[in-house]
Amino acid sequence: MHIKRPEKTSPECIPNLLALRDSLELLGGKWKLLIVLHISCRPKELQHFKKLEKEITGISAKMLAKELKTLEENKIVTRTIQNTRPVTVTYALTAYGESLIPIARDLQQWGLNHRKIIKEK
Amino acid sequence: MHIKRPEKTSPECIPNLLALRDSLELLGGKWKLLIVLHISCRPKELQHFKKLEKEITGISAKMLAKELKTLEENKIVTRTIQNTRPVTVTYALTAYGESLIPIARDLQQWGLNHRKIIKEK
DNA sequence: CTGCATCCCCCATGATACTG
DNA sequence: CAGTATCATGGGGGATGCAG
Repeated sequence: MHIKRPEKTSPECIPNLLALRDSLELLGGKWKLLIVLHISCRPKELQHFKKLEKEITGISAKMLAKELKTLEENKIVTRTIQNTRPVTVTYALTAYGESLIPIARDLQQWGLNHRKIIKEK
Repeated sequence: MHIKRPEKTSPECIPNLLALRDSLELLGGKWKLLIVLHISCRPKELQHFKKLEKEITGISAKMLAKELKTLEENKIVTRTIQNTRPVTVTYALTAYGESLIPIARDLQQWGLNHRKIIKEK
């Protein structure tokens, strides 16, 4: 794949890296993009907390709650309390949150390819 | 062909999320994508260790060395020892490493936009 | 069931000193 | 200058209990 690279040092190049820092600060952990893609996988189903916890192998309930809270504060998911007994909570991607799907899929694809690259060593 | 499976079993969506885990495990930290974009910013210049350390605000030499080592092991950067006195070391993106640039740029762009979104709160 | 508080442990990271 | 080894430490994250 040929990537076009800038001919000269762009003045805005370095400063704008701050934006990448912002992204990485929010999304750079192990879980958030994984959660986003998990929710997006089954758009038609209600994404119960418990179901997410079971499906995302290795995450603890505490972590999941914390990550979902952060995602909610950043307008990426919505949190809905269902009127069941006992209470359940469902999560969904916002329209804005869906803007992360292409990025997550690119990373997913990259990871798929990377596994091959590394195995060829 | 597509085989219909009973009940809630998803298509290949969930299993493939393992690839996203791989990517996040390697790239999910605070620094690696930032380093990649830093190096890509000035393709014509030699990327000395010391220069990277100064430009990437907040990173310690120890961290930078560790991250660069991991990137090298994953074929994303090359490490070149220069015959100077005292010895200096330069880093460059591999052709493969350049495949991360579009992803990093997307994240950067997303971060730029996200700052606006959140401020509108 | 969901999510928070508390306790606690361990690892990632910083600081420092040292080698090549 | 680049990188490693050692030591100290703060906070991330697990386990548990409890409240709503």
